[in-house]
This record gives sequence, C-alpha cells and structure tokens, in this order.
Amino acid sequence: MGVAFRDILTEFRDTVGWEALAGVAAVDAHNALYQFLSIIRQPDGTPLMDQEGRTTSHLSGILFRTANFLEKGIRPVWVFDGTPPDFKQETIEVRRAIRDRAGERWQDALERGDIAEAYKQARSSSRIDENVIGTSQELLSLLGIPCVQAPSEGEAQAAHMVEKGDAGYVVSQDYDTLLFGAPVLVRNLAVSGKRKVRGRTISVYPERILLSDVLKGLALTRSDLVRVALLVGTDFNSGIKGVGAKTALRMVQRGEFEQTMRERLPDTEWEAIMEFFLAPPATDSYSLHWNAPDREGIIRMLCDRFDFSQERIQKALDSMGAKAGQKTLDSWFS
DNA sequence: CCACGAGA
DNA sequence: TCTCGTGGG
Repeated sequence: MGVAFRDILTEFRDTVGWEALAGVAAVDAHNALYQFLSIIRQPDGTPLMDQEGRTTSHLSGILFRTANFLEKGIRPVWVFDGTPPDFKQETIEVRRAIRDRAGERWQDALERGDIAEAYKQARSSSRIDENVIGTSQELLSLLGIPCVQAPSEGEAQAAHMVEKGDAGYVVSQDYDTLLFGAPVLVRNLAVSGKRKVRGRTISVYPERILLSDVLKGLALTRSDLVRVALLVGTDFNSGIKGVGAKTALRMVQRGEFEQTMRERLPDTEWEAIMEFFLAPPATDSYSLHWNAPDREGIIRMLCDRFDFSQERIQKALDSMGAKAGQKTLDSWFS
C-alpha cells in the first residue's frame, strides 16, 4: 500500500517539533482510518466494539487524535476519497482478496491459539466500509472539524489544497501524495512518539518531507519521480519484480524509463497513470471552517450509541475546550 | 492509536 | 518524573 519510496527518501526526511506544525493540516482520511482500524486492537486482533459488536476503533482514534491536534495548534481538515479511476480496479480487487484471506487466517490463528499471528492477520483484514466513513464524518462534524470530499483520490485533493495554500501540509504515512504534487508531507504525526516494531518499542518523531528537497536532491523533475514510482509500482500498477526504489531511480536518471517499461511491463498503460499523477482530479469547492465541539452531540453519539465511557469523553472534550478558550472562540474556530 | 495507573 | 503495561469499546 503506497509507493515504496522509503529507500530513496531517507536523507530528505527531517524530524520536526510539534510547534513547527501549528496551522492547517490536510489529513489523508483513508490513511488515518486504516491506521486506526488496523492498530487499535486487542492483542488477539479484536477491535474496539460496542455492545452490539460494531467496530469503534476509528471513533476512538479520531477523538483523541483531534483533541491532541487542537491542543497543539493544528487545525485538521479531513480529506475523503471519491471515485477511484478505472485503472485502480485491479488493485482494489487484489486488496479485497488479501483482506478476505487475512480474515480467514485470523480465525484460523485464533483457533490454534496463535495470538501474535491472529493480531497480524486481523490488522491486514481491516476494511474501511461505508459505515466507517459515515460514522467518522459524523463524529468529525460534531467535533467541528471540516471534511472535504475529493472527486477522486483523497491524496490528490489534499496535495491540491496544500499547493493552493489552504493547508500547510498533508498528513499521511504514504508517500503517494508527493507524486500528486504535495509540496509538504508530514508523517508519524502521532502523539505517543512510540511504536512497537517486532516486540521492541522505538521512538518515532514527526517527520517532514519537502517535495522541492526531494526533486532537487535526486535531480529529478516531478514527472521523473512519477516514472520512478511506475517502475516500483503504484496504487495503479504493479511494478517490476525485484526492482526497488534505488534501482528504479538509477534507471530513470539514466534515461532508461521508456525502454524498461516496454521490456518489463509491456501491458502497463503508463501514460494514463502518469497523466493522472501529474494532473489529478481535484476540486476547489470546499469551505474550511472550524467550529467549537458540540459536547452534547458527541456524548450522545459516543456514549449513548457506542458505549464509550462518559468520564473519558468528558476529559477529552475538556482538553479541547481549554485550548479553544485561550484564543477566544472566534479567532480559533473561524 | 491514546489514556491512565502502577511501579521504579 | 518517567517508563511500561494494559484497557479502552
């Protein structure tokens, strides 16, 4: 999921403090929701659920993440996916198959009592359905956070909003938004600063990537960067087996892109994908307004409907209210 | 993921 | 005061 650019971007990732991130952040909703759904689980893989068995992991994630963002002076706008381009269909089907298989393996692992495997498979089985989208938007609306509906890919819309200056940066774990032209990408925007990797916990800091640094540092145009992506594989095409980011970069720098595509990926109609990355559908019809959280509405939704603890929710709401009060509601929630 | 309490 | 483990729904 997402273009595998990590190996060529290491030197362009600078860690930044939270204070440098105050301002408007365009959140890649699909990426954030997937993160919440896959990670907010019990050790055996069971997600948070209400008494009726409806998943609530994403609601927990949204609430506390939003509280933290507002506390740190970050005003999020969530950008949701629209209709994917036709050439994404194959990827979508492959992912569905992987997800379904993971669901089966999760059950198998549970029956065997293999908890670690169960957790791993459960994560991969995460699915962002209409219900997740709907309840997420409902909660964000109650929190006073604006949502933008992308005509096509959310990452493209988020990139567009940063290019326009309506947001300072895109928040996503994936690098794809750079391909869509996002001038600034921020990753690892999680509060805890810790992550479990194979049992060990390591510290992670927010990291910022400037597209201009990447292009300058690698001596590439944005089209070239997309060419590298096409060789390693994107959401819209599978790349060349055995070719990673470093090899692909070398190929592009040597001007071997078209020949390599012709020889190794003859069935990929890359011109259309390239055009999509360079000039993706995006809309200007959105309005960004942040409102004070609707405390009672949030409690009705989370506590009355989804069985959240009233005490916990009150505390989270208090932390948001405190910050809002400091700057006066009008200037902050404009 | 995040919050919170226990224990150092 | 900080780290770590656990529960959250």
